[in-house]
Amino acid sequence: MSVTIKDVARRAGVSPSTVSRVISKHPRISKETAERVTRVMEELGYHPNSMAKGLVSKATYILGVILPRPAEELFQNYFFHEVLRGILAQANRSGYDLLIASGSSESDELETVKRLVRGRRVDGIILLSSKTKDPLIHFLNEVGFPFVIIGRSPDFPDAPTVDNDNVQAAYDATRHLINQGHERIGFVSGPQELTVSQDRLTGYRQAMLEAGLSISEDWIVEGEFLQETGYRAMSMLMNLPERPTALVVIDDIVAFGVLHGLNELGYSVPQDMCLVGFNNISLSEHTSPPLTSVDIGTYQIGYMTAQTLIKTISKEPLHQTRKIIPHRLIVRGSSVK
Amino acid sequence: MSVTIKDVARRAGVSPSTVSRVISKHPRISKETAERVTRVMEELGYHPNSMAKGLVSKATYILGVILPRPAEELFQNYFFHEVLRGILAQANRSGYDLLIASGSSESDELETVKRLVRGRRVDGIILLSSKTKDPLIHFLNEVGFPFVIIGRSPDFPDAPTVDNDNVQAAYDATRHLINQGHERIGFVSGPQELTVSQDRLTGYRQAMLEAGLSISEDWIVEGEFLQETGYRAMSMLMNLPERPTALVVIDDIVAFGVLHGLNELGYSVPQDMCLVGFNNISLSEHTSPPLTSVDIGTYQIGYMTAQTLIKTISKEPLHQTRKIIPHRLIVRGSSVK
DNA sequence: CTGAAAGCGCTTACAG
DNA sequence: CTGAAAGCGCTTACAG
Repeated sequence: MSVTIKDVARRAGVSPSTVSRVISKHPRISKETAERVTRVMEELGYHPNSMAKGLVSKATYILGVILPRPAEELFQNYFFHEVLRGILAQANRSGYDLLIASGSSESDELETVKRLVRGRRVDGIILLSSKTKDPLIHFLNEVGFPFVIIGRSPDFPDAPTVDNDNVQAAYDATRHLINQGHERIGFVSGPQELTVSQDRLTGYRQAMLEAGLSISEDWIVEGEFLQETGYRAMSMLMNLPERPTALVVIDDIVAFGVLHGLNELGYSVPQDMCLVGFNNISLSEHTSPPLTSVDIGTYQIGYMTAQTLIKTISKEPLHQTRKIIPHRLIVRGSSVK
Repeated sequence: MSVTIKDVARRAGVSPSTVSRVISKHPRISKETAERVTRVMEELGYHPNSMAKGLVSKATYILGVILPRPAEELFQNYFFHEVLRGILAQANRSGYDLLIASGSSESDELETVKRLVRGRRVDGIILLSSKTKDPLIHFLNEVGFPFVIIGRSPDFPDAPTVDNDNVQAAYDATRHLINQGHERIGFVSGPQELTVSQDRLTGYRQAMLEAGLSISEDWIVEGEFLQETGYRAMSMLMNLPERPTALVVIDDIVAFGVLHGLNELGYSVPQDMCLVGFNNISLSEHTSPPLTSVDIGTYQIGYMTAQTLIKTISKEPLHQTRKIIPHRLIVRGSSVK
């Protein structure tokens, strides 16, 4: 069997209590004892049993990450992988492990969260996307369990969140196209219930309005965060009598689909259509032409989210419950003629 | 505080033992008692404390996934995300959660694994990539802890693995190009210590040899699983006096870099160069031209890996310790003129 | 500075 | 079919 604290104690000639104190670096322990115990622990390859430790200290040092529900689909979105990297990096740095979970349906997802929370399987929870009327947020808020949302929650404005200023980001993207002389600009959006879709659409509308440009509702297409969405949108958009000359696209992945769709229809970018995407994923500089994209600091979002959650868990005061990660427009060939 | 088994017991008028038996669906429990206890559990929103349960049953129902070490880089490889989806799906289906961990250096990584194993934090471990002389495998093998490797381990041939027949896969890819009439075929490889690189190179060489075609060592380039690798390789390869007319590329991501590099140098695919990649990631059908790729059943690899690990944990006999997931060449525009 | 004892929330032989 | 008791491997007041 495994080495326990008793084995270490016996071998070091001290009590289990003392070994425990050495592990937790209790101040009132003599240097000699500490050293001897430490040596024995290494000799025996001792590691504290995480469950016994967790049972008494009521902490698991595990952060739970809930993948967005239609996980099978959305997990294809490279945003999540980058965000996960950021979360993992910060979690590890602070001595936390990551547990990832998902649900196959909305109720299944809620069940999973309840199990994680009530079963004390994790110390806190990260929600990777935010939408309106989310029962998970409702539950977490009600039971007062530590959690952080990536995005924002219109229904629970006090919940800790890490987000971009998506209204401004889309405004900037649209403004960039207006500056290039475009007047007919469309918007390819994501699922309507997601706040990120709502906010970017708002920013787009604002920029257009402010520039005195009118929007045809035909220019606004809604879909999933998949290439398919962009691909299909093109056969529709390009058939319009008055089609747009530029598009703001909610996600680089979708923009790849747009690029492919245009290509197949015989149009070229940026001559026939200019494009701006979001997320600036690593592939974006390797398309032809390279894709102009709003870098939203995805890794940093993950990093900051983990940091915020860990602070919440340790009951450190948050300077601000709603953190905003800065964005930056990266101009490449797809948007300048 | 949380609801415990005692609270349920009191409210249901039974002993904690009985509640415990109801939870674990012990056969010798009267129907009435079981129903009453179940009702009370629901009323109280009771969920068993995972740590208390784990402490006594010595099982966590958590699978540990170790991300390849230069995680910051390799985690960009979309292979891992797809594989993770497969692992997650099967794990959830069997009542397991997933813990993901990584290390910043080789020794840090080993420390992490030791902590997970000796601290009983997980019930088994999945290694997402396989290389020669891996200290992790050495450790896991030595302590007899359940683990499964994605790939294969030349040093520990008896270790349970899930892999493709990468020799055959690369053979097929090369053969496809030979069938198109190519005689000068190059190979853009990944890190040399990875078995997947070694195997695919072997398959490529075999196909060439068998077809009586000679290989110039200049045609074999080695790099990381990044677009950069493919991108940079092109400026080199295209400057050769006798340059290849087709390339087998270790990973679609790298092939995207190749595509971009060729584009920028003014060459077009498939006219000037034919390409075959591996992994068939979702983007591959949306490049211009769409990329021919060997579909290696990435999701299925993950799925099967989790299944194998869970069997190992439950001490079910494995029919075969080395599972092979079938591959399939998906021919698209990048390899046929 | 260190030890003995109680307890975290479960499970599981052992009785009955 | 059900309960009392011991124990999983730790931590932490309470003494000394």
